[in-house]
Amino acid sequence: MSLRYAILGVLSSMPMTGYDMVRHFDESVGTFWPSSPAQIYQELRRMEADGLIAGSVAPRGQRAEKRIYDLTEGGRQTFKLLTLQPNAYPTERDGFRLQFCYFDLIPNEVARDHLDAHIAHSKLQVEQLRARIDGIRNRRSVLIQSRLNSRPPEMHEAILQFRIQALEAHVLRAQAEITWAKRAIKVFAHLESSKK
Amino acid sequence: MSLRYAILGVLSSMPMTGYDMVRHFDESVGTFWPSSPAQIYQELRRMEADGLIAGSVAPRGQRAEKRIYDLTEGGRQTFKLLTLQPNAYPTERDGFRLQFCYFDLIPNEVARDHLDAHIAHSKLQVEQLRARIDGIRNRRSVLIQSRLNSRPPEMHEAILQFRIQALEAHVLRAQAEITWAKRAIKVFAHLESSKK
DNA sequence: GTAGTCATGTAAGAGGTTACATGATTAG
DNA sequence: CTAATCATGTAACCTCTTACATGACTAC
Repeated sequence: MSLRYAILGVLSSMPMTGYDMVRHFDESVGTFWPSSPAQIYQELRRMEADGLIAGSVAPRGQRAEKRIYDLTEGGRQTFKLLTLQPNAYPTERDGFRLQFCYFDLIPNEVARDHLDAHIAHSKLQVEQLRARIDGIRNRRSVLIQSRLNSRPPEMHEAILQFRIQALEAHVLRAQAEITWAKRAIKVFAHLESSKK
Repeated sequence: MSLRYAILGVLSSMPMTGYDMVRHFDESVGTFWPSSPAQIYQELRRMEADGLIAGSVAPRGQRAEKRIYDLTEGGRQTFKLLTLQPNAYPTERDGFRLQFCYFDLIPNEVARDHLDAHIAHSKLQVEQLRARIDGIRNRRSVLIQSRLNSRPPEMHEAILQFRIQALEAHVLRAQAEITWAKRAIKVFAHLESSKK
């Protein structure tokens, strides 16, 4: 149900076509709710059928057309309601940690490689997140600009801060992963040496 | 594909029926890969069809029967191979953070409530994780005992440590969440006061 | 004319959730 | 005999992933 929420979020910044949505998705809500063109187009159709959004057909060149979607009043209300509603935490899966439980079955060097890869993965995440935080601070992205333009200037800093803090949360998480992985490596180096 | 891995992991400790699997699931691999009876029974059937596990029919009382599943040689190999393989990080979704991005649309008190709930949620997680770590240290759980019994004593500490460190990872994550949420509350209290 | 972009989809399948269904066995 | 436990499923539905399909428009 939350792809729907993500799409409502994007359209609450500005109206756009499905194609635009696809293009802007990754660099906006996609950080927290990744999706694909196939799913986005489908969901847009369903949301229109449900009256949350309305598409107006606009000409494109001579013969072709495009559908520009915008929130309906009901869509806007639904979006606000969903934001007021407390979050329902879904069950989370962690394939890496599941695998980690059985690292006693594999050679120590391989286990070490896996942990190194985990650290590399987390460092990459931090980098990417920092780049996006920078993008928000400097108001690159048409979506953010459009959102700010529709709200009074005294709210701008708060709006930006919500985005930034959301990304900072993931930075903190990634850093916790790095801290943990390094500690795990030490723990097992110690076990290994005391065994011999 | 990783429910399959989780089931291989459980059966690598000891053979058991689907019913036993369901009972032990939550308190073992379920922490990292939650599942349901419906899914577990289905997957067991599929895995047997694929030759990863073999079920032997055992009598139960007078008329009834039960299937006791055990790893086949192929299943054991597959399990080890999957453990050797580097982890493929799937795309992650974070509904709470997605919602958080739009907290500028709701009253400050509601946003504050949401963050408080997030802290409460994380604190509960830490408690539950600590209880499970304690359970492993004290070797409650037939599964752990059985696993240890099948391996040489000098490996016992390492086996336990892999489980404990996996859980510790989630403890660190939950603590990072608490730290973040408290910081976010402060940031927005400050924004609120500077606005007036 | 042709390559890249704009624009919109369909179809198959994997995995997960929820709810319901069934019957034997054991302990009191 | 009755309730709890043991034991095993089926069915509908939703979401997500992957791969493929189609055609118009624009800049060169």
